[in-house]
Amino acid sequence: MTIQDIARLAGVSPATVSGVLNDSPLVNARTKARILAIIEQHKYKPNQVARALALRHTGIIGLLVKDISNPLYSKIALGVEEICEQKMYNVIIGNTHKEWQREVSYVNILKQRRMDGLILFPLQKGVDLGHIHELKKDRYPFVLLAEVPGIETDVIRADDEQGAFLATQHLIRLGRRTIAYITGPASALASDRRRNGYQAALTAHDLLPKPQLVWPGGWCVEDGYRAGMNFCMSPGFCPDGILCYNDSVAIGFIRALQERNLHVPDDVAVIGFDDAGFGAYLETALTTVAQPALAIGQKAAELLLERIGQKGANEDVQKVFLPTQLVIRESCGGLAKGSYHSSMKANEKHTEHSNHILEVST
Amino acid sequence: MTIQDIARLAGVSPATVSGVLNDSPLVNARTKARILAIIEQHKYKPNQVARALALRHTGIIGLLVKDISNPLYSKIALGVEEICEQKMYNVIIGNTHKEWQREVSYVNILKQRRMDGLILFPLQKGVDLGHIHELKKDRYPFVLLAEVPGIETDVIRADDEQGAFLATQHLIRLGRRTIAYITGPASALASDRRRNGYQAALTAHDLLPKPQLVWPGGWCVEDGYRAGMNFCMSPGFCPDGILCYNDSVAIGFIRALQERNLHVPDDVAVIGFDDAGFGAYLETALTTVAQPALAIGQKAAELLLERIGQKGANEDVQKVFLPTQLVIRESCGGLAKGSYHSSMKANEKHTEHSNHILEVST
DNA sequence: CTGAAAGCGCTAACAA
DNA sequence: TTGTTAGCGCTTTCAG
Repeated sequence: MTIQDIARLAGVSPATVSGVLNDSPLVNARTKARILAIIEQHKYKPNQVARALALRHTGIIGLLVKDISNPLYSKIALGVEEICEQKMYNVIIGNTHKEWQREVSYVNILKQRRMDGLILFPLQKGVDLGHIHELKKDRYPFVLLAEVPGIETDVIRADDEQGAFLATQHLIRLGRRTIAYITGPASALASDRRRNGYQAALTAHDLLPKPQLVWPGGWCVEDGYRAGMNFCMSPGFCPDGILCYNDSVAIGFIRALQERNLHVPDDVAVIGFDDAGFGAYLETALTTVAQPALAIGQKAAELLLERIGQKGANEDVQKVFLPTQLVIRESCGGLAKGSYHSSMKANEKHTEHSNHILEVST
Repeated sequence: MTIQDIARLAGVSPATVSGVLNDSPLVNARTKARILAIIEQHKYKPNQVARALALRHTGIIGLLVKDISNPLYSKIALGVEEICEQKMYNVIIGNTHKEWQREVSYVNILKQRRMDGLILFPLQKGVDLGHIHELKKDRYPFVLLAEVPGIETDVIRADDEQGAFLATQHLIRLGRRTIAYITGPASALASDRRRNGYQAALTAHDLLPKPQLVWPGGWCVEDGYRAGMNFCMSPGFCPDGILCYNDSVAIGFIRALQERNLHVPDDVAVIGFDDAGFGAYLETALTTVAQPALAIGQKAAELLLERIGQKGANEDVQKVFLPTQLVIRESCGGLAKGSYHSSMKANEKHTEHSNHILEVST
């Protein structure tokens, strides 16, 4: 069933049918109604592939993340989808698995498929950025979810410095004085920014940032556990507050502390970053800095759609750093422990959608 | 840059270029090499939209789930993507948010976009299944991730009964005698199957299934918490083992038990279902039944691609119920507590990719 | 082995 | 207001 068939059935030309499909004001109301009836009756649905070819745009955007099973990214994806749905766009998601090769090949595939634009979380350090440069050169609409060195483009991300500042300040206000920062992986620019925020907060409160208090961590629970075991072992350090690169590291770190008979938060307060996961449901619920994941996705999609609209005309690069939010739970003290109900309430208030991660099967 | 341009540049016809693009054996090796060089030099990439129109297939499949930020679904998506990548297919993911309206509209959109096939996790109870019927009638290739009443089609899912049987048996072998089942939401067919498995295990071990021991739960942590509070309150029940519909419910339930000063696993053993989340990292790591999420995605994609290949010819419906696996951690006893390292090891062994959920930001 | 021609299903000038 | 015509960029018989 094609537009031709409908035209024949209605005794008009395909162009007229096309007119009603795209509700052009030119077509007579009566014929329009008649054609609509026939379309309805035959359940005719236009072929979007043909349409895309004629129109030279597909109405699909590509979203490239490292791993959609990471709750942070899936929430971003939700935000992207939400905006795109309103604007009648569809989203195609690709997982790069942190592999450069996949990232490049995905970008190429999506270009060949004539996606109208791309949102991507790129590899940042120590890789060839040719594909990003090329997007820029071709004026292909795209927005990044993380900066890439040496390329000026649209970027939407959380304000890591502000978040780490908030977290560190929280620890200081709680009376902690020896505060450590457990870093992320070396490749993460975000970890550097969080360290900066951490140090800025220390300085702002007349505490001296000591390099020994910055300890290498990583991105997963195991990394945090390892860091926790090593850190505690080194003699001479007795931190009473720990800011971790992210929640996973914090959880691993806490576990290590427990194994060493250190109590959280009494002996040492621990704070995470992201709040994309399940920190709220640990026995000692994790205090953390919530990334506005949904908003990042929405904003990125909005900006991209805008860029698509202006067809590479506009030159002004937009960099948006969305504010994070402190989510106070139990791992730093300052909240009655065991008050599960109020803790859950507090959590709900701060982190919209934060429970989605817990909706497992049905 | 189109195929025409390349043809002109090479002094051949578009048909010949098309030949080398699809490496037809008909075209001469020398001309092929020459054309290839020109293609390379100009970085020409064929327009897949045009190709799709001519070929009448897009090389894209649609995946519809309730919520991609649910780790179970994102792992399934990973499996789907993995297979599709091998076969040069792309995947477009849609979130239905458990809303019938969205499910229907997504199905229509994806059909109009001429997706070559669909994988969907449909709403199962109390909704109009017209769109599924229509897919079936149109011989549109699709596979479901959950049965839908009254329609015989391909289904790939976990073997819920077997899983619940395994779990219940585990509790029994650990010496538990009063075992309760906390159900999922009323709309979940899977919950009924898990109850069946639970009852079968009881019967198989000469324990009498008592209706009072089947207690309404739900799908999220809050539901489990609520169930835990209510259940404990009812006089006359002293279960020493609890099988929960899923991990989230189990976590909420455990929390409730703790608030009522019941110890897990000493007083009561608790076991979850899915293992898609973070149960491994709780203070009392959660024993659970792992769904083979990745395998479900892979199998579904393989079957779908096969169906696409046979163009609606084959009639035999395939129903595949993949076996689940018991993941023994701490919440039922039977594993030394505090042995974090070995617990993590054990977990790795059982649940491939299970840590992905913990990779938050970089 | 290569090229000419028709067509995939839709849109967009331009005529009528 | 509607129809005619000419593409969009690729594939595919069918001649040569």
